[in-house]
Amino acid sequence: MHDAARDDGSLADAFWLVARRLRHQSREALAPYGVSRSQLRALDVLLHHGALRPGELAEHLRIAPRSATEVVDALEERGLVERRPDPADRRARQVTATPTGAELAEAVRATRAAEADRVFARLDDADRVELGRLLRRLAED
Amino acid sequence: MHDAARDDGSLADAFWLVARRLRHQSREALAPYGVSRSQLRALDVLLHHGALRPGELAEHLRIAPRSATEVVDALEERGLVERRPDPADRRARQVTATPTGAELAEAVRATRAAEADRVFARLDDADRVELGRLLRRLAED
DNA sequence: GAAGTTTGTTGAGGTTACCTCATCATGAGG
DNA sequence: CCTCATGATGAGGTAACCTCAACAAACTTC
Repeated sequence: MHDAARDDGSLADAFWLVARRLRHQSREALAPYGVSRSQLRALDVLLHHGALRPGELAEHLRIAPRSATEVVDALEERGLVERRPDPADRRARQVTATPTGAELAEAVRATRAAEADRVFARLDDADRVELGRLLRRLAED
Repeated sequence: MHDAARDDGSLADAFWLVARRLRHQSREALAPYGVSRSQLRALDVLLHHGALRPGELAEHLRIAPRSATEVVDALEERGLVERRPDPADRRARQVTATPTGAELAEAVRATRAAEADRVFARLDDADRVELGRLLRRLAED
């Protein structure tokens, strides 16, 4: 038997080392496009779901509504999304990706595929599948 | 064959979901002790290596020297580490954990072991070992 | 149909964990 | 000794979050 506490400790440590690496890599990859990781995530959600209210976007992203406002602000400033009044509720607004936004997301997707996420590329196909399985189990509700 | 780009995308997504969960969990676990995750990490390094200069600590933590100063500031304020002049170099200082710091780290370790890192506890032993292997490979230099 | 409650968004301001660049002392080499 | 490198830190910045409060519009209930 091995020491479970030390195992957990080093699991977490290893995890955060990978996180740091991933953060740096993806910041670099995204820099030329002028969007951050969280902005791209939001843009992807919007492209996938069509128009969403800020609050709904927040749910999808699992962040506070106020934080979604912020991300939308940033994307709107870059012309990647638009805010419109929600016809069904005058308190609410609808956020949609602009054509520019869609193009940018597509371009980023292409680059990323080409680079094949340098960090994860260290693993072979089988290990990537395995990692995906484990991570998804950890991420489950 | 499946689509490598989508795989990488969802790998990263799953990874960040887990990261968020881990961050929340460990923030909660650490809150009663009044230290943050990064402070604890620094404290652990100091306990493991004995006296270190801020710059050396930074290397171990893989952060900028300036950021190590910050972590040390926080730990010193809480009485968990001490700064002393380095006898060999009057520009440098040595940082060591205080007895209080050692006690706190020990207490946290105990709590963490008891909780068995709730996030990783979803996996059985074999899967944890596997995850450790994959993460360490991703974290390698 | 007025009053009270809830909901949707956003302003204000805070936190954590980083960063770079400038400053100032000290140390080391020619 | 004079220059250059190095160690720590001040100043100030960033990303991605957060909470709390304000305000409008919508729903509920009488």
